[in-house]
Amino acid sequence: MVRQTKENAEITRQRIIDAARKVFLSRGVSRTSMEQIAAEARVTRGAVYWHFSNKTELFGALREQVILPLIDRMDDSLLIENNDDPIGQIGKFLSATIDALNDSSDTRQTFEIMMVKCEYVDDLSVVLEQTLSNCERITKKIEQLYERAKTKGQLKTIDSPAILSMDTHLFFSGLIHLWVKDLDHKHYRNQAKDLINNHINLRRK
Amino acid sequence: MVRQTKENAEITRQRIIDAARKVFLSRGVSRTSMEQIAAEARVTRGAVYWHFSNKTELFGALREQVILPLIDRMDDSLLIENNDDPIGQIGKFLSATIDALNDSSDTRQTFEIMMVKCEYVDDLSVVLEQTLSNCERITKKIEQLYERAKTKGQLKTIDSPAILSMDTHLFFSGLIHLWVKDLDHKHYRNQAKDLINNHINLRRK
DNA sequence: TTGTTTACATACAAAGTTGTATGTATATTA
DNA sequence: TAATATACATACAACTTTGTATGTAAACAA
Repeated sequence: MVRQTKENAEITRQRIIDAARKVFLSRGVSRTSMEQIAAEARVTRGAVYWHFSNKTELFGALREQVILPLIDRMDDSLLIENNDDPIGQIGKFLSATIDALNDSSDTRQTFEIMMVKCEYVDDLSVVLEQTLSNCERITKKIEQLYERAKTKGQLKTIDSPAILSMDTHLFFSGLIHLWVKDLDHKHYRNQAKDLINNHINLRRK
Repeated sequence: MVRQTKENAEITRQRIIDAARKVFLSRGVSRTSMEQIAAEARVTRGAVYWHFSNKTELFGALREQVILPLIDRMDDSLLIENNDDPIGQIGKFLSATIDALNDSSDTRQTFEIMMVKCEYVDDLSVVLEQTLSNCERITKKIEQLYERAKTKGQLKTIDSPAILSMDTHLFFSGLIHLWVKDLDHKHYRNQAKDLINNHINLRRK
């Protein structure tokens, strides 16, 4: 059989993405060849090149499958107009992201690839910029929530919402990094929620 | 001239390391060939292979030149038995690391390579483990400092020193990451000290 | 039912990369 | 001062990887 149904073609495409994720994770993005991905997906390089024009495009598809839903989820949990407890809302947003990592191994693996199995140079450097600008968006939304908390007199500290949101972003960034790298669940994966609560409660009056 | 003096040989070795740092930074570790490094250092691959058996060893030398002094410096600043102000000592340690990044472009570039231009697979995965275990050491020392601060009644919160030190480590880890990636100095590089002070003061009674 | 497009597989050419083997002139040593 | 080890440069063989070009049988459209 040479030509597949549209449905089967889509399945093949997804098999290639899954194979790429697996091989990227074990061998790193740069050291992975299209041949290795094809072999893992039990197709030939012909199939891979038909669906994706090169490795960068394949990496992009792999990433978007995980990142786009996650961004939507983040936006949702940050946009809720829960005027009662803006600080708690920040905490819920952080927890929701950890939940997303806990719930989906694809998400975990993709994060691990993006953080320690990938070099952000040439065509991939734009991916890093996207990630950073997305972080900026989140930081600004968190700043608004801290602003609301301040006007409601819920903050313990006198720090500006800008500084507080940067601090929370630093905490969050560090947490995601350490969480992903904590493969044996010894240090951060099992304490993530406690650490989030601690971080939040330090700011609550 | 074919054979150089010992002194000149050492200069050549350093030139190769410097060249590798430059090329790693612009093209990523995996995509960099020995030939490219040699060209940048204005020697041939023969010289590179004479000084380093392969790219991993070269990367290791490049890393150690920056990391080992930094670890020493960290240990020094954390080991001072300054019983008066353990919390301030933590802050000073964090600031000292930022200073090290500000003071040395080699350090900055090496950090950038290790964080976004490098894939931790195969022989390099041990480097990531070393980094993580070093982080663990630092976290434990910070925990001891928080312990001392607690017994001296200097802490504002009721959180355990263990949680506090993990939180500080998360903050620190996030700060280093964002600092290094903040190439245009727009967000974190110029506010690092403020963020550190804020982090510390949140904990001080 | 026939033509056309699709979804791949196969084949090929070109270039890059690695490690090593060998050459060689000069430091260094004894 | 002769022998040897050093600090490279040059040359070579083997392998990998890439993109594309071509082949092909089946799905789909008309």
